[in-house]
Amino acid sequence: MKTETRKDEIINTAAKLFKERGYSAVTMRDLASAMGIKAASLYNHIKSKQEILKEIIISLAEEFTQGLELIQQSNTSSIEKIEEVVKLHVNITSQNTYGMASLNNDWMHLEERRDYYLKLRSNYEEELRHIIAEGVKNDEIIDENIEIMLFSILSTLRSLYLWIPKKDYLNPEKLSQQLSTVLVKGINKKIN
Amino acid sequence: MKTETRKDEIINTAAKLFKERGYSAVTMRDLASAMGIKAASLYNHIKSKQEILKEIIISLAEEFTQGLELIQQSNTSSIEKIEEVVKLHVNITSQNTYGMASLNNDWMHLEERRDYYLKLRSNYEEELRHIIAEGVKNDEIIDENIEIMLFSILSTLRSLYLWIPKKDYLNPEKLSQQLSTVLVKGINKKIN
DNA sequence: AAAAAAAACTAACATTTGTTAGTTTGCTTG
DNA sequence: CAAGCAAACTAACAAATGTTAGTTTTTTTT
Repeated sequence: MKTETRKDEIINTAAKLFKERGYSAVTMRDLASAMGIKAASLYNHIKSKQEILKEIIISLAEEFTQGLELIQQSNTSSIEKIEEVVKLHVNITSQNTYGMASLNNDWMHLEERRDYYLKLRSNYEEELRHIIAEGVKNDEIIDENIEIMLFSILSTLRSLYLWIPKKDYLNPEKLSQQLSTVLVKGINKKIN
Repeated sequence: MKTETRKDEIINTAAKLFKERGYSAVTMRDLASAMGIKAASLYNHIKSKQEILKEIIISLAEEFTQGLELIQQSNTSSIEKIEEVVKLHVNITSQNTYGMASLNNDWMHLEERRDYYLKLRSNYEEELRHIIAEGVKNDEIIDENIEIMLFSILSTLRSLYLWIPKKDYLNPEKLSQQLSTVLVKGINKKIN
């Protein structure tokens, strides 16, 4: 665990501001002021405003990709894989709620890396779609519209960054478990 | 159904651009150019950039508030109320996908009306929370963490603006119905 | 203590931004 | 045809923006 560089501090502070106001609304002077320095001083550590955004988003996107690959390799049922995906999102989001806001809302302001990000994202969706489709085939998952199931799960997981900060009394374990229950079993009380 | 004024055209075009890039990244010159006119000409129709955002967001927020009020007055079960809420979101979002992006992502750039918006939103959440809590009390809804159920449903509904444009082959009726199924019953195949 | 490296500073730049003032154009209506 | 109005235009503004150049201060290493 090596100590945080000045560049990391800048990136973390930026992520916080980007979450509150969005990338475009945060100026380099805002960021500098939040760091207690002048705008020009930021450039001793970073190349451009653009680079900050890239660092925030791409590292997170790659973390998700890598996490999902591991889950895919495991030899488990579809439902269990989905539960692992829930854990993956809860864990990454818990550790970086600020960055997740940029990932969700500011990716369009990536320049050179925009296409790379979009590719990672569509691959991710495709893999998750495949997990669900397998579950349907194996009779683990209901034979409803796959796109809707995918959409519902992903929307919930992608919004975690908004809710986790509000209720940090729930630890990631418990949150993952309860979230899986709701996503997988729904909310209705089955009357047998 | 009276015909769209020039101001409405500007607001609709703005909403489209705001969805793509976010409020702060869209300049009055961008907007003018999308309308085929010069930036200064916009000011014959609108008071400020700010006013455009306000019109987009507040009208939608009030539509949701009003819609939920009607649902609350109806004398139906909690699950049925939730199904009606799903319909409400699907219908409003289908009619204004662009505006929904601003509602979700650009509300923080509202100035005078920011607090009013936040109040509408928290009231909305509170009413929905109450519907769920009633359902739990009546044994319609499982006795799980209410915040998590609320969060899961709302996240999905609030993300609809991202998905509806991608699959407009589903009409609002069908989409609402299938979405309700997934949200209420979950995705797992119950083995009785 | 000297040297090297890291991190801050001041000053300035070229653009871009939202907006205003004043004017012109083209349609509609009396 | 004249008057009135809606909607466009040109020109300009002050402020804000990302970034660079060059310099000074502070911290770390030798």
